[in-house]
Amino acid sequence: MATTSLPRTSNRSAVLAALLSGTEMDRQQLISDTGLSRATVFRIVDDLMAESLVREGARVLRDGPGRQSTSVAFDDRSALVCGIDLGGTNCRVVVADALGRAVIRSRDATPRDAGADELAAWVAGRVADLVARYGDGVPLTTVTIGLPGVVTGDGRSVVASHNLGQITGTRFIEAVSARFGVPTVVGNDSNLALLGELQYGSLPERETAVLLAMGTGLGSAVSLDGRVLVGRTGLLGEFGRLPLPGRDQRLRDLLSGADLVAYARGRGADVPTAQALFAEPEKHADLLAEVHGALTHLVTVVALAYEPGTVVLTGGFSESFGAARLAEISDRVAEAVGVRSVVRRADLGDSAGLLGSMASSLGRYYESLGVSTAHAASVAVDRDLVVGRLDACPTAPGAAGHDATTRTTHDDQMAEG
Amino acid sequence: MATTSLPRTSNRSAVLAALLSGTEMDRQQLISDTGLSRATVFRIVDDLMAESLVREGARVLRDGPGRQSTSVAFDDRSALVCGIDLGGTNCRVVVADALGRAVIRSRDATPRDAGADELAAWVAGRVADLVARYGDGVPLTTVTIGLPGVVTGDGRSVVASHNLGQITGTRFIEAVSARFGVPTVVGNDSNLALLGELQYGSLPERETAVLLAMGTGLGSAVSLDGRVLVGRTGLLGEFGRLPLPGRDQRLRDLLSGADLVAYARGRGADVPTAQALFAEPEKHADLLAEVHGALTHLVTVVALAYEPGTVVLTGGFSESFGAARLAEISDRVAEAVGVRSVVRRADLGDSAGLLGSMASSLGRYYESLGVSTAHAASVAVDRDLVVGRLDACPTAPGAAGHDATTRTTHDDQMAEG
DNA sequence: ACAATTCCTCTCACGCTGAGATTAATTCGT
DNA sequence: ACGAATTAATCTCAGCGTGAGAGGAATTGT
Repeated sequence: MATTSLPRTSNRSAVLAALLSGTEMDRQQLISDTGLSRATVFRIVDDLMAESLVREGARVLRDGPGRQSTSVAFDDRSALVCGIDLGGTNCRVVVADALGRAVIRSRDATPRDAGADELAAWVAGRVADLVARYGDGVPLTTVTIGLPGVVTGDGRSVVASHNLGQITGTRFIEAVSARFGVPTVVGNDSNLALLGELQYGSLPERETAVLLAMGTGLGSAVSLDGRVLVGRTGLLGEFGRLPLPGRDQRLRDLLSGADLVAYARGRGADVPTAQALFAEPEKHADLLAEVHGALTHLVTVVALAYEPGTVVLTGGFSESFGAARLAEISDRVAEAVGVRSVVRRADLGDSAGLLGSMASSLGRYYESLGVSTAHAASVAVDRDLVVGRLDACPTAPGAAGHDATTRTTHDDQMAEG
Repeated sequence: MATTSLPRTSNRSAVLAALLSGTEMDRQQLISDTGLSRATVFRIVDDLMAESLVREGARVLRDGPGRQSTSVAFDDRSALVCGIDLGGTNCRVVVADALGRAVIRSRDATPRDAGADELAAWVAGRVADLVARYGDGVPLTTVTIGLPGVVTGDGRSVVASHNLGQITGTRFIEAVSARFGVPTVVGNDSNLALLGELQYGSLPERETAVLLAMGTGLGSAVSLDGRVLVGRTGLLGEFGRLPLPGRDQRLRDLLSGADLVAYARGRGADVPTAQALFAEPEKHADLLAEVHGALTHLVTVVALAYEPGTVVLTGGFSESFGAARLAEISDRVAEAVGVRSVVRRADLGDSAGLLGSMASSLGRYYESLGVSTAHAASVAVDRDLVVGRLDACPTAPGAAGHDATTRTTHDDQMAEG
């Protein structure tokens, strides 16, 4: 019901969105950015300062005569948000300030043998510890967890997980939400990786894009017009399950690390890892042709299904495809079905999922402040700054209580998707 | 810019949306429906009456004591809208009042030999004639044309058409828009058919749905959350182009009327039409198994791509699949990939495209009145009434000037998609 | 005819916005 | 050092739209 206060909240949202870029601004600049009147902007900024969401910035010197304006800035100490990438091998955590600038991050071996409750307690405890030690008293407001499994559209249940069985069902999600005590959302890791690429990678935010997560499994994520699609049961985009007509195989039998090794053995090529196949291209020419054909077919399917501007590949298995090979696939798809999509590797590498989880948390925090989705979409984030801060921010020492001995970076990459 | 007048337009939109159901209403009912105050509702209704968008209705008798309320109703004579289904064989037109109730419809043989300009002039002239003769002086406001071809996302160009070559490019669209002189939009006929099914069929409006248009060609349309997807170049969902891995065929070679006949001949089955294959299932068992396999694969692809609640089939070719067969396909897909979608024939038959075009025109007319999309989605339309009126409304005599001799209903069905 | 009931019209206060006037701070010129 | 010029911040006020209530108008029952 459109009450009188509707413009107020909308204007507040516009001012907040302008400030969320993180840059210290003039009130004058807010006036011209939002198109609102002086009086309105001053009132809203006063309100925001009273809520201590906005603080006075250092004075910006202007060379002409006249009174100097006192600049204002969004208070990055108003809240902390948390993004988690819970993989089958490693669990990565980032805690960031209200502007998405990483404060602390960690990387621990996932306690894969733990049950649902135990795992939930471990994750929540780890984050609580990080916040307590490095959060400087700023409260944690929102948490997002990327999971290697099929998450239903309502985010209440995990349908299947190929390498972390204890998270299936509702128990883990309920337990971890209860432990955190702040709004906690779980999502599919591929979907969150795509969100990360959209927010902090070089993907145009409004362009249709598809992410193919090629690790031990094969997952994918789709964004249309800036929104990441989520099906009812979360199976949307699970093209790994697609049977190939005329043969007794699914797409993932050829395009996921785990299954390809098994298939290669069946064909007489006894290799330890999928990468080993690509290391000797002449020796395994037939097999590799099949793999390339399967990837071409997968790209063809997503090209027709979504007509994406870009298809990005992540995950350890995707490293086996060079840029030239991907360009060739793009050409073949364009020739076959008329849809031209750029096919390339993702920008953010294995940090995409972590950054996507953080972006999701950040988005929900902004929403809780009253930023409308329309305004949120127009927030100009400094991508390089955020990504750089993630790389540069301190890494917390390993978790106590659980042995985090075997940390193989390589395995973790393969566990994506 | 959120100005002060924002609530005004929003409230006006809410009142209009409540009235657009077409039922005569009390002002009191408007108050409770919209949640607005008495004064506001009265003012808005006064405004709408001054614009003659709303008229006084017949008095509704209430049995108790007290003053009788004068009911109001949206004025169905405020405007006419037009929906056109321009097929390769037939061209159907419906002119409807502002509530979507058909006033007049026509069905003529499409002048397939006409050039772009000539065809545009013919279509526009036909509609102008209908409006002049049966429109009772009510002005035509919006036109939507469904075309059997790939229409780009901006609606400015036709990329390809398998049975109406002269509409390709921008010339036809520009010519027809200029001739009409009112806002004219063109769209892919499959997309508009899905819109028709969503608005006036039994598809839940917010549920994800896929329409497979199986006629001479093979097209499809997808709606997510009530919105029909349109790709940049309009190739989104053109799964007919999907190559089948391991064989030198595309999906449409097996699933479109025209191509299946050619394929059957190549396999030694010399049949005149695709239907003839299905008439003798034992004789063509192998071929039919291939066709069923292809359809199963197509449903599998769309099931994974969009996770639809329902997959509806339209077009002459779809008649060859019985309900039992479709249920079996649904089962096989659910078993293979875990996505359960209802697979069935469409409700509206070959009128879906026409109704979808009309719905599109109607929607744009409502938008021009200031009904926000949020409110438009909640308009309760009486589906049976609208569909019934289309069937019952008078049909104009055939077009003069062009020979409309051969009107084979069957051919037209095959031309869908 | 009169009360009771219900619908409609009128008036007014509230909240928010935007425009202008006023005050405060700062630079430049003399 | 002091005032003119310039720019930022504050103050005041009218306009707009809404919602709430008071009063008038129409209709039914006794």
